[in-house]
Amino acid sequence: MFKKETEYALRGLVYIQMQNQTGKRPGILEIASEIDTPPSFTAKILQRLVRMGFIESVKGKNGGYYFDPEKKELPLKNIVVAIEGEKIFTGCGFGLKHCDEKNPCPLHEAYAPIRDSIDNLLATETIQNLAKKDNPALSLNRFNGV
Amino acid sequence: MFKKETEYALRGLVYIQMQNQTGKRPGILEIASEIDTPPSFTAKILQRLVRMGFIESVKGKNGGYYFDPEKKELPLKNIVVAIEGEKIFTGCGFGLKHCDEKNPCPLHEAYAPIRDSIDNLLATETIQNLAKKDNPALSLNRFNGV
DNA sequence: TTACTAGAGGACTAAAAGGTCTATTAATCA
DNA sequence: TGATTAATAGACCTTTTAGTCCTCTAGTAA
Repeated sequence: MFKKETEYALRGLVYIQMQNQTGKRPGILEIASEIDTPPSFTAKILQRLVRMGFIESVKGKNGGYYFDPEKKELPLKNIVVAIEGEKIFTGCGFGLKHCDEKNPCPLHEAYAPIRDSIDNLLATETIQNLAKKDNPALSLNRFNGV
Repeated sequence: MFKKETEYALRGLVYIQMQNQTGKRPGILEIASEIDTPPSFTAKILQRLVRMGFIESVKGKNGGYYFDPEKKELPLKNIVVAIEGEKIFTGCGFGLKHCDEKNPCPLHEAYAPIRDSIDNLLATETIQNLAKKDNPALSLNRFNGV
């Protein structure tokens, strides 16, 4: 569905928000360990998210990543688009360049509603929203020797 | 959504079936040109499909690719699974290894129905079915200097 | 039975995705 | 101020995906 980079970004952001809610600012090692991703790669991804303005960071002791509480909730779609671009929401399931409403490819009618519901899901769900839910699967990682 | 290999395979197969319906067995150069894909790469992909038993081929003059008319209709899912494996139908939208009904990740409930409808679409639609539809988008390729 | 045509096979190259490592910079605190 | 801590930056490496090219083999037809 998504690239690894996008997956790790989403998982990392949800974890950061979860920690922020309890007044903490997690660092990379903690984040990578909890969401079960390669630390250096995760660091690189979070750095990009900082540069793009999705999250903030502080260096030094007690440093770490956090969301600016002033900002609005962050829809998953924003992250996905920032990392992967729009193709996933506009592209044709068949990979045809000239497929659209006027020149639908054989899969068009069948795939369009699916693509739209993905679009809708990602535009509606936010990092903050996901962070509010209990998520056993997220924290499970640490117990499975993955 | 899919890898290039899968896309090209699907497009190629639909084109082959369309030609078979009019009593023809298209060759690689024709196929690649019509579906707008790199000829050598397309050849390699079709060869694999032949080896896997999805289509037949004959060499020499008037050779080309064709479907065994004895065989049943071919669901898109079979091709996708043969090329990409099952992950797309079973994987978690969030990329978590331990996400399932019992340990749902934050996205699980929302994503599951989408994944299921993709599964259902690909299991239901067949190459033969798609080949029956008019598809301007498929043949359009040749007119756009793509 | 030779000449031609067209698929088969595999070695090779290119680019993108995924991931590591090390040196640097900035914050904190003793 | 200096030691320590943790993010930053970017060069580098590996794997996978995408794609090319050349030789070989098998049919077809004259």
